[in-house]
Amino acid sequence: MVSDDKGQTQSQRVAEQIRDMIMTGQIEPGARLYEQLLTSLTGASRTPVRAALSELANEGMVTYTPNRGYEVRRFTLDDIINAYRVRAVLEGLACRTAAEIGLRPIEEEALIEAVEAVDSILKPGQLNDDDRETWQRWNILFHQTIIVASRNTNLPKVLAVVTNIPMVSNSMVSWFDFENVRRFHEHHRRVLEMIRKRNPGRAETLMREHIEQASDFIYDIFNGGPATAGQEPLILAGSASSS
Amino acid sequence: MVSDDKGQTQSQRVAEQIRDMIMTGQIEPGARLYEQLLTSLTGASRTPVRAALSELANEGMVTYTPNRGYEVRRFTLDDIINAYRVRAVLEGLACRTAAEIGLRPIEEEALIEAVEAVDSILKPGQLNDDDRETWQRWNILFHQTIIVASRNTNLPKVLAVVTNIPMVSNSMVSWFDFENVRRFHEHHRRVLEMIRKRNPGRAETLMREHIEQASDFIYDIFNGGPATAGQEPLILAGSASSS
DNA sequence: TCGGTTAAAATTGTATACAATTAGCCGGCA
DNA sequence: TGCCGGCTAATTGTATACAATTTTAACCGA
Repeated sequence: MVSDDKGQTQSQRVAEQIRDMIMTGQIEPGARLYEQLLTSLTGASRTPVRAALSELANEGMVTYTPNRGYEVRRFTLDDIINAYRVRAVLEGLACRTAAEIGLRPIEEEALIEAVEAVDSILKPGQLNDDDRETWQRWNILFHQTIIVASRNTNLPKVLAVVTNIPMVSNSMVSWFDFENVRRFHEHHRRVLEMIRKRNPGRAETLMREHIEQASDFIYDIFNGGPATAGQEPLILAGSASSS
Repeated sequence: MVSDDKGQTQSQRVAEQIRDMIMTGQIEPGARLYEQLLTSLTGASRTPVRAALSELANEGMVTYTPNRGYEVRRFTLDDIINAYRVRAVLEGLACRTAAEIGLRPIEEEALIEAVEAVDSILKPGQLNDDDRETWQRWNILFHQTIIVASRNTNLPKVLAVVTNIPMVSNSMVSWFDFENVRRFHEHHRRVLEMIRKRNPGRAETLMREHIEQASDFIYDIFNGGPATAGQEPLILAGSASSS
């Protein structure tokens, strides 16, 4: 069993494989995850498959019933909106705390760079697909950096639970048109400003509002609201490299 | 392998055993959890032991390093305070949501009963040990009911992560003196009032403050602050029947 | 005595065989 | 026709053997 991957264990590799298959829709929501099937799909034996499933169950992507096994969790729109709500208060907390204790130099530089990089992407006045992907990476980095800056070791683990849901993960959605990217980018700018000015209250409020607006956007899309005008908006990006 | 327990699987039974051993201090923080040792302690074989450890790792009670195994997580005061911060915003969210959508009759009745029951405990003007235990149960029920009332299915799972920490779980601490119980009880009363009046903002603020005050209390205790006056305050209750 | 190399022991990771549980089907019977 | 019982197949739960990795300790040389 030669693992060409990094030096980590096979169970984790299998977990990522299954996570990807679920996130990209190769395995349908509600489908049962027969261990033997996954065995042949992943090449590993049942033991690491079970370990992986256990991990995914704790992350909330699959549900487990004793003596019945695992199946892909079926997400309703409510689940997604509720996950955003949780995300909003948690990342709001991260912002508040970061503003309270202050940024380390490295973190401050990273956040400034993230904002400036998106500045230059937006300058032309429109977005191509490469830009969107680039923006997505900076977006993830921005949020991630603030979470780290809060130095609350519980936050990453807790956020993983509500982030491993389709549409909720930053790395899963790349459907914003130019106007929305610009709007969200302004949020980022102001959030960063408030953190640097050591204003915990407003930093928290702004981040909460930022994420709530993303939630609203998703909601409108699913209800055929105004935001759907134009192209097909929902694209699931590949490879869920966790949070 | 006859399991005199309920109809659930052995892995879960082992998980509870290990959880208890950790919570009650039979296994010290930082200690490595050799699988073979747990095998002899629990009577099960390595497979269910590993499954249980995986679950505990995802709950955050133990840490996992590839090819090195599991060890009991060592909690610092910072970890505990940070967990309370997370709890505060999450239960604040639960209150806000409950106030927005309104309580179901059963939930409203349960909350009212929880408040009135504590009223009668406090009436004599002092607490004995039985009272403390009774209060603890009503306290758990109060918080739990609000979480359920928010109808956010992510919340229970997310809260489990920050609740399976010594000192953070409501079911783990029973160290409040009369004055503190009365103070926290007043919080409960006002929280319930705001939820019933459908005032989301204040319901959220009050619950957040409520939990932050509990956090402050813990902090003072560990720093030999004013709250330590009197008897030994920290008592870990047995049997962690999860949240 | 110190440092590094190497072998052995201990420990975790994986595969597989076997046990227990569940679910579905078929036939018998009223 | 409808229902009940038991049997068979499929699937999950557990135990154990083996492989890979890490840790420990011993040994040798400088």
